[in-house]
Amino acid sequence: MARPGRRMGAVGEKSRELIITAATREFSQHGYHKAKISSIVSKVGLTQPSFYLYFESKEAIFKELENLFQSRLQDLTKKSRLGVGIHFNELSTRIRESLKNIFEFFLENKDLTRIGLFISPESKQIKEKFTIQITENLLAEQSAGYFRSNVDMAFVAESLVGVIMQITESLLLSGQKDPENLAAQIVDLFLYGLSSSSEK
Amino acid sequence: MARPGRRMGAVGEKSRELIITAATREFSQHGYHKAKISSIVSKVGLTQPSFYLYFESKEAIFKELENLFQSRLQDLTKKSRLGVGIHFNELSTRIRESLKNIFEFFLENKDLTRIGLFISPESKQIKEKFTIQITENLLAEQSAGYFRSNVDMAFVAESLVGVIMQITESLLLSGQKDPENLAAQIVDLFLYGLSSSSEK
DNA sequence: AAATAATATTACTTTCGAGTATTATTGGGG
DNA sequence: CCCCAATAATACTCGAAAGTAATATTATTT
Repeated sequence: MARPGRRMGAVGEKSRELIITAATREFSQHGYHKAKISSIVSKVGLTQPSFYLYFESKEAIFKELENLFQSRLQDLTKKSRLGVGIHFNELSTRIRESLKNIFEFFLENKDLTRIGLFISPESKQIKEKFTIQITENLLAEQSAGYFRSNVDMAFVAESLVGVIMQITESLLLSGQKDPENLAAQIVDLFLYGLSSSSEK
Repeated sequence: MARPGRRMGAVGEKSRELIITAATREFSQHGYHKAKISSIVSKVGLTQPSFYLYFESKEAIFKELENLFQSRLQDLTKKSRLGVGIHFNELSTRIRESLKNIFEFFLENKDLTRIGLFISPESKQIKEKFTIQITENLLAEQSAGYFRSNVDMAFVAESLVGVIMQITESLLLSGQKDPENLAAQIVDLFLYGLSSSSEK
């Protein structure tokens, strides 16, 4: 087996970084199976066996990318827990900003996002954790009286995650709409619904 | 190349059907690439080359399953266009029923649904068509005054599709909730939102 | 500048599964 | 009951891509 554990000089660090970047692109464009190690490293000007100087296997580098995405997303979600004692009319602004941050992160890391959300077989688990975080946040806000009490917040969180995924795939990553705009529309829909009696 | 175009007796029809069923299972469980022709066909008690009596290639049978899913879904969506002159208080019931039908279809065809919605590389296009249908339905209902006018129905349709996908994956196919229940919760959320001023 | 560690290459093995050629068996219509 | 098409099996080919062995080159350290 390859031994990518040993110590590395400046040149190696650089190569490893370049491979990571190229691999992110490759996996994002072609999916796991059609992505070729040979094609990844050749983008960096290396030959195929050099790959195994830095990574155990194709699977190993893919997992590394999954983990990178997941940990960054988790940090972001944790930061967006609203503090106590927010004014009622601040609420929608705050939620909007949290959503905007998430969309901005996705947009700035398109390829990594595609991997984490759509390509990885772990995407289901990634979304589950994301959903749990959101549920917790929503429950806190519900018991603070910001939301009506006869709604199942676990269900709302699932829905919100579904909307985020779909909007990300179809409107954000394709460049049709910007984070600000999307965040505002989601908040409006989730807070007030479609009923014509909510007309402002 | 194989010649699966020639005519077929009763035995062949049966074998072809069995292979379709087994393939649906296999693709649903393992995804396209890890699915093996040998494994599909052995579930039916045949050997690998017999497969090519009935299908051109691995890709061909997969496409056949994609198309099957898509056409069934399309039929279902078309049927759920609401007729004119529905009473306001019937509205939520009718939407709920349409959603319930869709969820029931998904539940009765779990494996095919997994393929069409989550495994196929065409899933994006499948969802796009689905979204367009829904947008049309929603626009008709909006201009009939059922929904408030200052909401972008294309966006709502995208959101609804996102919710349907996510809920299907996490709550429906896993058997945690039933179609009726899910449909009701979605309608409630989309019509009235979370705002505590909509408390009933 | 010699020694040694790191980085890379060329040339290979291996595995695995799709698809084919050829031959055998079955079963239903005359 | 016999023939021919339909159905199936055995035994292959072929290609693609992952991963390895052995060796050469470059960078670094003392």
